[in-house]
Amino acid sequence: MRSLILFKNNLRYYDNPILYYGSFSSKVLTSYIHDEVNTHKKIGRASKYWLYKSLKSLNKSLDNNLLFLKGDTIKIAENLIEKFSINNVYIEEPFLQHDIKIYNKLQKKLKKLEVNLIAYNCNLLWSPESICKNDRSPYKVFSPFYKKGCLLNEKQPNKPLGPPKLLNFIRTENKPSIDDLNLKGNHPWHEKLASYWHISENAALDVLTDFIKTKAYDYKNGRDYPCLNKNSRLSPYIRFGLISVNRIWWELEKIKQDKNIEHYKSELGWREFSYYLLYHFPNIQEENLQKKFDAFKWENSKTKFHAWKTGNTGYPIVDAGMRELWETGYIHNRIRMVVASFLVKNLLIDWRLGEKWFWDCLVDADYASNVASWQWVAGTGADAAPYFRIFNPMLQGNKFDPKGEYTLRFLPELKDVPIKLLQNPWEAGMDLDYPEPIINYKDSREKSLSKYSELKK
DNA sequence: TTTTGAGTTGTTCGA
DNA sequence: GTCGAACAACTCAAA
Repeated sequence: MRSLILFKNNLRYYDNPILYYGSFSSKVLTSYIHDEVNTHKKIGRASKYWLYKSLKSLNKSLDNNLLFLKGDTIKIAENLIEKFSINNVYIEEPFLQHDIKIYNKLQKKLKKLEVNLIAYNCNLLWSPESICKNDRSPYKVFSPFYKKGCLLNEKQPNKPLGPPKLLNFIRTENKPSIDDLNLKGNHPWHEKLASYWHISENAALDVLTDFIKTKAYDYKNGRDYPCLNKNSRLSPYIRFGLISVNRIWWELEKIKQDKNIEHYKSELGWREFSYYLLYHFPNIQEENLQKKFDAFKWENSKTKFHAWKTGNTGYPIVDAGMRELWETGYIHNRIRMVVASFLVKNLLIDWRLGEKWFWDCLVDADYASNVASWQWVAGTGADAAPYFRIFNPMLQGNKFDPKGEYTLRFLPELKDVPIKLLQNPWEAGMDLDYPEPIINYKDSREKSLSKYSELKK
């Protein structure tokens, strides 16, 4: 048997079902196809860098036998099948609409060629189609989805698999270089990212080990404070499958359970919920899940949006977050909520614009989590935050960054502002190299509340 | 079919 | 300074 193994979002050697089961074939061809034809959403700039490094890491694990190709997955697969007399194609089971479309097309094609298409779930702890309410319809609220649909599911997440069997690679001539994929770009940003992240499968495991050893038992409370560094920071590794969620899940099952561990697991549950929602309601990629929000008139001010993107709103905790994003490709979880709430509720800018900016800048930009979380903040999604929940940037900054360490790390120009006024520096009466607030918080809050409450009519 | 209780992360106001 | 209520009603999930 000669098998083609197609990597996509799970760029790892260990616990990778398509590689593991594919390795039982007598000959294998391993390939990554960078497909910008069959997608509605090209990968963002920060993710591109992460992808590049991940592919390098995977290629190394595969003794330099990963074939890098660019173009239409269907056509390329067809060519490879013919050229290398392939009998089986191993592919990651698709859960997103555009991946399902590719899968269906490929399946049709392969049937004609009498080639087997074999798919394994590499991405999720629980398959979205397997979870439903008693009346067979999909959940729309997180808690029952997670408690009943996941934790009480008779099927537990798969146990992690070991490494593949000894791989007998099909030799290829004139193997294209990874640089032909054009992922690296020449953006100076990429060099910055390199200084913040170690990107490889080994690094992912180190991050998990360190999390369990030094952070996990302080997670529930510590996760809210950007300076305490109690978050796992595993998200970009999970996004590109440098580590499997199954591996994480079962490593956590091995240790003593408490509220912290349970809380972390529920965060993995939120990722599942996001994929679940996109699976059952594919339109929410672009459209409000709650239709009544289609009537909402976003203001979408270009200048305010620009100020938000560049971290120049005049609200320190918001600007620190946006500058952290631009500097490191990441934002701490709590600060993400603060900046997102500020964009949507205070600046009255469409969540889709925020989603796009995050998509471009986050190294962990995830097809499902990004959209679902933006809809949650905006109040347009499933089980969404109520419309009157508007984060107050001064309050949030003072509460969760009481010493200002996080704020000052990204806004050193505020270092002389008294700590009590750090989150409202305009009251310090100092001549600062820092913008005045672009809006009045109190006014914008009231405006937002009245605008949102109009929707009820 | 009807009923009941609950729903990630907040803020403000007034006692 | 602390605390509870109001913010708004609706939809969801399950009994």
